[in-house]
Amino acid sequence: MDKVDWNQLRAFLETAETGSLSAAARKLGLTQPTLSRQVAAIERRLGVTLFERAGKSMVLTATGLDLLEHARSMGAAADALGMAATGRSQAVEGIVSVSASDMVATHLLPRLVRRIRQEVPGIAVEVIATNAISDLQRREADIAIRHVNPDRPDLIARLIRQASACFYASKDWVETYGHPRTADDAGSLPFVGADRAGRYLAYLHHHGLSLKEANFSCYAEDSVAHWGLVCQGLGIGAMMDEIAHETPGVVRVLDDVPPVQFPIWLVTHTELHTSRRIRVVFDMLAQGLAEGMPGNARGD
Amino acid sequence: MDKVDWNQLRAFLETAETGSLSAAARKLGLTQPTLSRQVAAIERRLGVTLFERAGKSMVLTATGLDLLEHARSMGAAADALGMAATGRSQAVEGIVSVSASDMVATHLLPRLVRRIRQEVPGIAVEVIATNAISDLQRREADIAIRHVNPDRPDLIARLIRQASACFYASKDWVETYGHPRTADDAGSLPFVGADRAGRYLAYLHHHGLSLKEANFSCYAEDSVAHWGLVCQGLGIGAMMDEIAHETPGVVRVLDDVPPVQFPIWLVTHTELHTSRRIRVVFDMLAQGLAEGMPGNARGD
DNA sequence: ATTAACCTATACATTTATGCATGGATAAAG
DNA sequence: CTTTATCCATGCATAAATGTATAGGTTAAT
Repeated sequence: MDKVDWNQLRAFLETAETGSLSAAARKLGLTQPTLSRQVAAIERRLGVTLFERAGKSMVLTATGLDLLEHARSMGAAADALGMAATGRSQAVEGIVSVSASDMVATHLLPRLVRRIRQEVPGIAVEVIATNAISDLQRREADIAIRHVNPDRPDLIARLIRQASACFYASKDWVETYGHPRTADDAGSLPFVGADRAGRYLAYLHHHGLSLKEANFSCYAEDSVAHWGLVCQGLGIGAMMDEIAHETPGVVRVLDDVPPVQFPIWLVTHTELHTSRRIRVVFDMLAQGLAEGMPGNARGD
Repeated sequence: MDKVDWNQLRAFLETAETGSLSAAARKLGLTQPTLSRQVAAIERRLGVTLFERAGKSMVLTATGLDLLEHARSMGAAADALGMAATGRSQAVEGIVSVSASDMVATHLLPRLVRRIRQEVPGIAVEVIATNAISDLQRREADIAIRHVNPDRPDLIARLIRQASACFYASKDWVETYGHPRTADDAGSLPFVGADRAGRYLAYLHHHGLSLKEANFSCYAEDSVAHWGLVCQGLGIGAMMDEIAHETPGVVRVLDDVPPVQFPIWLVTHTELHTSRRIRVVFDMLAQGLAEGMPGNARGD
């Protein structure tokens, strides 16, 4: 009795988790026909029907759901193995992936990545710009830059410094609407929104700004686009101070609203911290982020 | 960052557990060069050294030992998945592997296998003759015939009946040495041994026979060979009664020594018992083993 | 209806991995 | 010391996997 093909099991796992062969193929770096054949093969091999081909997407059968549990267990073990292996790797060459908010990734990281490349040419840094919090347990990134303390025992988190953010608008905007200084001034002025679900609005309320949806002249979930709209004079927007200072044509408004303080954390997995190359990048990022932007006096 | 190949992880696991590429290749149904390349590939991929090529066999490094733990976890999950899949399979065709002592496999099983083939042609029975107790958890067999109660919660064990064994010798032997009837008579007579470690000797002591190593005229670990030596007149040997009755040219000796009673258990995994084809074989084996040998009045 | 955007399954060419044969090296047995 | 039996690594021909291109089907929106 020959054993099952473990790659086919992985194909089943990804297909079940993503819900489609195409998505699984993208995630595994393979093609959809390959996944189609691998899943068909594992079904023939095991003599069970894992998915119901309902035309649209493939839906798990009861048997598939039962087996998925075990496949997930395999996947978790494989992830842990990969993590431990990377941690053991003492080579100072290879890829290190860094996850950060798109704001940080766009404005802060490039300079640091350039410095890393200069000092350690063997290391290639992969920048993952996402506002979603990457799951370091599942190895979606090697290192993450976050603004909340993850506080999990299997993660190493280092507090770099506190950063501050204020409200800004373009010079054009100020010429048109004047220069509001207090929270009360803001009630009837246009802002640039971040999401239409009201999360950003709640965030502004929390900082003393009594706004309504009507205040938003436009929306941009992506913070780079968001900042671009602010620069184009479409409304007031919040921005990290050191980035705003680097941007020509914007001025601080709502000066009486106290700056928002938020921490910068550098996070990695305990396993990965034993890896030479990841430790190198971790330390260089820590140093570089602590410095703040060039031209900015001090960050903390 | 593309993921690691799960088949290569399996190659690493088997190589580490068996201790050599060749043994792993045999177990996986592959060849040694393939395993050699797969292990080399996973080492390159992970950037670590898993084995120290010490010329003879490959010995795990500290890193390898660390990663082996995770690989074992994957293997356990894969086994559980395979088990659950077989249990879910409702097809009455496929392979069912049955593990039994070589004695049972040689003398009792063939007739039953023949009957199964006649009644359910879609099922192929794989007979695994081993005196080692197969690990049903690790799926070394689907069904095992044992003579001890495994008594584990995840195994299903059905007591078929009690069987008995007595001491026998060939007619030639009796003509030469006479017909011993009591345990005391046996003290100076030749026996056929089973192992040179003294286990079989201790077993005989336990049943009242005060023998020494000098009593053994020859040894055979394999019980079929053992029985063959007895039939050739080389000494006294114990044998299951119903098999002895089928063997021409042997007679019971040491008649005053009470027969050894031992149970026949049929064991399978709870997961597998939900499989149609395994249940079919299980039930037919249970029925067939309960009947005893044809020509033998009753077994229990 | 009809279009567009998904998805999956199959045919064919190509890349990739596997098996076979061989050589070298080591350890145990004669 | 020689022999024998294993075991691992590598070259080469073959078999097996994968990718590309394509057809067919379903859903949702125009």
